[in-house]
Amino acid sequence: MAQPLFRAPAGTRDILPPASARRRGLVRVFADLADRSGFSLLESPIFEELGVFQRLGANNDVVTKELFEFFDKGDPPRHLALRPELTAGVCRAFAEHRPTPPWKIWYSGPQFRYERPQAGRYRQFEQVGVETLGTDDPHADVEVVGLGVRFYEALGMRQVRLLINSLGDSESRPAYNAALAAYLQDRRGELSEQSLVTLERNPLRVLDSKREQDQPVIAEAPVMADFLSGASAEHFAAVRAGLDSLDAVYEVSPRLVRGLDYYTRTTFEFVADALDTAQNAVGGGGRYDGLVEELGGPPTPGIGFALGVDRILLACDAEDAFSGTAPPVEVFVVDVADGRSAVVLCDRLRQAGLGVDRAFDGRSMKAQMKRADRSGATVAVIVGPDEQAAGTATVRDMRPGGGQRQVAADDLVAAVTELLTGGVQ
RNA sequence: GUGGCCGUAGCUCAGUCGGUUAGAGCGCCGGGUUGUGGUCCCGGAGGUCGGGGGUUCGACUCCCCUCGGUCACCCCA
Repeated sequence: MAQPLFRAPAGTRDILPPASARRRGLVRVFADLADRSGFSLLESPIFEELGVFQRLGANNDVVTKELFEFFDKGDPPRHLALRPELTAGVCRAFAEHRPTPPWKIWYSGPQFRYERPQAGRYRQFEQVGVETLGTDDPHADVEVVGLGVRFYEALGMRQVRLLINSLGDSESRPAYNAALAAYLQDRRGELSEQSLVTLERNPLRVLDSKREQDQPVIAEAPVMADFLSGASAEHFAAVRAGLDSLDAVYEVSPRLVRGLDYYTRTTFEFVADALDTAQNAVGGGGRYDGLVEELGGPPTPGIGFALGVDRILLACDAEDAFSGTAPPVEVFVVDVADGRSAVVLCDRLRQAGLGVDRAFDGRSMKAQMKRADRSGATVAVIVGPDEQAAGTATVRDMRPGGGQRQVAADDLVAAVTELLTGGVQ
């Protein structure tokens, strides 16, 4: 074979079967959980006006360096961008439609960041998430964080750690920022070159450095907890108490900071210990009490999280969880007469609600039976010249030791159903 | 964006010091069983060795560039 003419662009990939089915299954688990918790699906555009994302923070790589931006054919052209995350779009939608709070929504879908690809880091990646807008009740925080905890549990993951912290409110945040910046300036001689650059732009982010050199400085840095206002401290305490009452295991991580600038008060992260790479954060979120207002809406508190589907699946592989779903094909129709029976029988069985597949190209019985086996079907329906002449079909139990018998075409659905529900014949 | 490593059939990999027609397992197709899968046996298709350039009598092998992947930083899910 020659070289393929095209391949998927860097950082993107085709999700082929059976991985695609497993992925869809994961999203379904999340959707069920969110639906049952009173969250409703929001489908927002995959691209937005650039300004929507610029509100995420001017000194943030996601917005400044990693955006896929483009102009449309309007006159004048609109400056648009593929969404690098989903919270901004949700807040834009809230500001635009003014739904009655609290507005609880969930979502799933692709997002785009122009980064150097790596395992668990793609230019097109998928997240599932929830947002609760219009309340700052700490119990809303508990509900959101708890939903995340239960989701990982539902997947059968055991090696996910929950880290939480409070970043304070508009009152306490500036004081902490100033203290942290002063401290870091004081010890700038010990910081790595890159951290010095980060220090100028966003002192908080220095705490996220992974370089060995920075660790001693980070370890002794002032912590937000000491700067929380009374209200913020109380809020944080209520969140922790709520998580305790759910028996949700968490670690207070006083130096946990989040990538996006809009976070206030409650912040949290889910870390997969089964992943021994740098990309081991499988989910994260927090409160963003100012974002809706930033986007021109009324002052509206909000909290939510986003969980990375790609990384979760990687982590599931690593700890052998959520292996996937059963094959949907229950019946395989084999036609070694002229093939016309298979057309009709497949339709009839499918209309009866069964999962049915078949072979094409008039292949040999052996070949078709092999296909039937590979399909995972429990039952094979066989039509040859004999059956066709007699108006019957042979129903074969494909399980080890299973037998077969001929039934009238009209009794086929009943016979197949009986086999599928009745166990080995 | 910076640096390291990797790139051989659809997949996972072997390929000696640069030396003739590049191999295996799995998968796929066909046959053994002219109506029966999962086991077994036989056979077959499938690769210009990621792409381009260079060194050399000769390159899968060495060098450069490039594309892709991967690891660390960065960023973050």
